[in-house]
Amino acid sequence: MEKLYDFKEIEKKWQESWRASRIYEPNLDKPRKPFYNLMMFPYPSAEGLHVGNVYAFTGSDAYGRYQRMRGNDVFEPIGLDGFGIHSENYALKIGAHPIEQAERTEENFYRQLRAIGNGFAWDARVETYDPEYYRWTQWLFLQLFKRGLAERKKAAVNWCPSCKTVLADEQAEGGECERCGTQVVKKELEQWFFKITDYADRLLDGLQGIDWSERVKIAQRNWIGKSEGALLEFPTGQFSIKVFTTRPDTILGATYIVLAPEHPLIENQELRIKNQGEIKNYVEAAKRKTEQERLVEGKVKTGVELKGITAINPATGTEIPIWVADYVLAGYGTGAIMAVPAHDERDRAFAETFDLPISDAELLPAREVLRKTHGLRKTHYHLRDWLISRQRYWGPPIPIVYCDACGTVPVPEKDLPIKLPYIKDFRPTGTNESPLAADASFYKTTCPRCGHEARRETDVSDTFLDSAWYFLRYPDAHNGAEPFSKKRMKKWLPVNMYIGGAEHSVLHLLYARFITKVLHDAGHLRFDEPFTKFRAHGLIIKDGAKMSKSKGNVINPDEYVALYGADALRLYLMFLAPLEDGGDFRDSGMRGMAKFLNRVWQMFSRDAVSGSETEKLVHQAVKKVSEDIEALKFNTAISQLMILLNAFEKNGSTRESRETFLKLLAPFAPHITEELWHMALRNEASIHTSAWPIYDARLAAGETVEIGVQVDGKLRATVTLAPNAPENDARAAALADERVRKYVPDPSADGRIARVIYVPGRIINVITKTQ
RNA sequence: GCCCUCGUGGCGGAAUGGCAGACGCGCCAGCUUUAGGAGCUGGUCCCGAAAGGGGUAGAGGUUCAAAUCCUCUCGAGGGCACCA
Repeated sequence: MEKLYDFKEIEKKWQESWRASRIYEPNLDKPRKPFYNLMMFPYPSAEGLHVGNVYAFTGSDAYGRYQRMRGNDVFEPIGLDGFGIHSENYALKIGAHPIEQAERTEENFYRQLRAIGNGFAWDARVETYDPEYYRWTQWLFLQLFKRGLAERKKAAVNWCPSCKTVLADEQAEGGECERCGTQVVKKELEQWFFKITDYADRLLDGLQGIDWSERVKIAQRNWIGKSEGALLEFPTGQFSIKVFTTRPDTILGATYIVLAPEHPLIENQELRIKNQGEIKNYVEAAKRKTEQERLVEGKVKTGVELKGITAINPATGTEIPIWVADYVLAGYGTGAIMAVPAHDERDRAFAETFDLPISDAELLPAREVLRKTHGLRKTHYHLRDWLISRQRYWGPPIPIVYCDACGTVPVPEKDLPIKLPYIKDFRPTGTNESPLAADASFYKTTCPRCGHEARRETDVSDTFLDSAWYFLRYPDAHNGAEPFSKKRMKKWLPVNMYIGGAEHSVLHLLYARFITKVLHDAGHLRFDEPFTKFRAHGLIIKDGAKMSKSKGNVINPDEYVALYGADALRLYLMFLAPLEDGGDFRDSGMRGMAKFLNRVWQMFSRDAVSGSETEKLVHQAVKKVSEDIEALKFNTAISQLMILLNAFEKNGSTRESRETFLKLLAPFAPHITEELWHMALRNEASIHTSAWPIYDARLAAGETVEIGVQVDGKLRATVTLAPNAPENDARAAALADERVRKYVPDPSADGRIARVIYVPGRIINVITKTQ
């Protein structure tokens, strides 16, 4: 055997061998024990992967490799989410056309993904920009349309002035564009929406039955934002104003009404509002403000009273004034509130600013209020409908045709895909229209219904629609077969383990759950939660800061693969911390891992011994590594392997223990373990399809264990005992120790020892009476 | 403002009621004809010569026993946010 571990040669050799022997391609039709191990596919918004991607993929792969060795048919597909604004923005930045850009990056991303040695099922890969993929994204739109879940409506929507497109609520994080961080502005536009709000309750309830990171569940619950309350009517002369409140019981303290600036009643000419000019000025000023400006102004309340009209508090019969103020939002509830300054901080601040009465009235039971005022119980959600139109080029055209005679007509399914044409000037226009609106050969068409001249929808759909169903595509992706085949869906879905970034808590993960539920209701799927188990991996940071191109601290994995090998990089990343924690990348640690792997290599050039000094340790390692991988605590699994290697170097190792060691290391370092498995241990089949070792609990526990001896809670000595030694033996051993004797000189003396607490295998604590 | 995490050596972290600091990085000393960012051995929480004592952001509490559970304070990170 070679003296030095030549990772370059070995890693290349095995990557090619695995591909040729197809050991990572499960039989999709007849799996014995299917296990769908999914990771979020990368979105190319740069030339290639950064080390954070490699971190997530390696973690997922180590878990998948473990499951495979446990006898599961592991399906670990990969693809690229290269359709959409993220890739298009990158193309714009470097002055390339998205189509050429996609071709070039595809090659590089796949090269890098191969280089890290993951057990990917390459045959099943998908790219979201492939017409054979997005024909089904368009098909999905049609299914929602058919079920009344896709509708075109006018609404105040988020517009990113830099990306020149509208955005969904989820993508305008804190008033900033999710892609570029620019302040979004509100625009009143007619757009396509998916009615995700129809599913609010089911999206909430479904969280109870799935095994997800708790913080992701909480983020989804907060985002859906269910509030239960009541709809109450406050009559004015001619009309009545509906308000939503979660505190109907405070109605006696409602001393005025506030309308949002966008409230339709304000523009109603039949109301005799005396100060119309003043109101108009206020409303227009409020509408001009961005979300950010409204936020920054924060607690300073502004508003104007509607002079000449009043409302009646239906519980007290009192006449109360009506105000318009921008602290009330048009998009929530009814866009109108009953203000209760005695119970609500914001109402109090407003009342104090404008000297309005603050009535500290009694509470009435909600039931009584509803009866008395004829109010209705009502539930409101923070969740808004999913705005899916994008005024961009690089995405699936929305499959709709507008006909003067027939109106809005869906494209027949047989005509899909509506291919995205190559157009030279793909740049966003900023005119509320996609660049496709300038391409007559694209938008001019005939009506599928009446055959007359018609016009295509020129907006494309949100990139998050592409990724909302890709995991459903993988099992049927081979050779462009139709998706959602009953047979394969039943075998492989829902996904057994999904690992991905926490930043998708309310984006991708919410959309994917929604789309799954819709497909379930349409009879295409038997399940309605897509991911049985989800874990969010942590972030890899550099020098305490998130990696970003602007900071110039993005780590390209290529140089580390070249310098130390994929196995060393994998081990280093997995050793940093538990997968869910992430870690700070430092290259000094990489050398340590290369050293560790070299020591593993060297061990096999020494002769195996026949004794088994390390038997207990081997069994302990099997137990610990198995449990730690299940819990995604790869760092402690690897440390256990280091402990074992240290012991092997000190005491020698048997052939059997070396075999076990390699198997335990295989999920983390697939190449070197495969090489040694074949070359040193002379095995024929792959280590990655070998059986995961089992441990003997009795041997792992060992014949003796060292436990601490405390006197009055202070550690004074240690004694070696059988793990299950009876208390009398433990007590005798402890009291025989001379260091213990120092504190308990004559244990037989009457009453010197008040109590002994003994926890077998853990501790013995001698409590003296003087305590 | 509300909700959720989390504070342990020089660093990443381990221990989640039972011997604090596993494992690794870094550092220190030594070995090896070693001028390389190589390899090997030993050491490495603080005070102390030792015996011993102290120590997990801070203060209190529960317990035979607390990094771990409870209360408050301080600090960091994340989610939501004029959401009625």
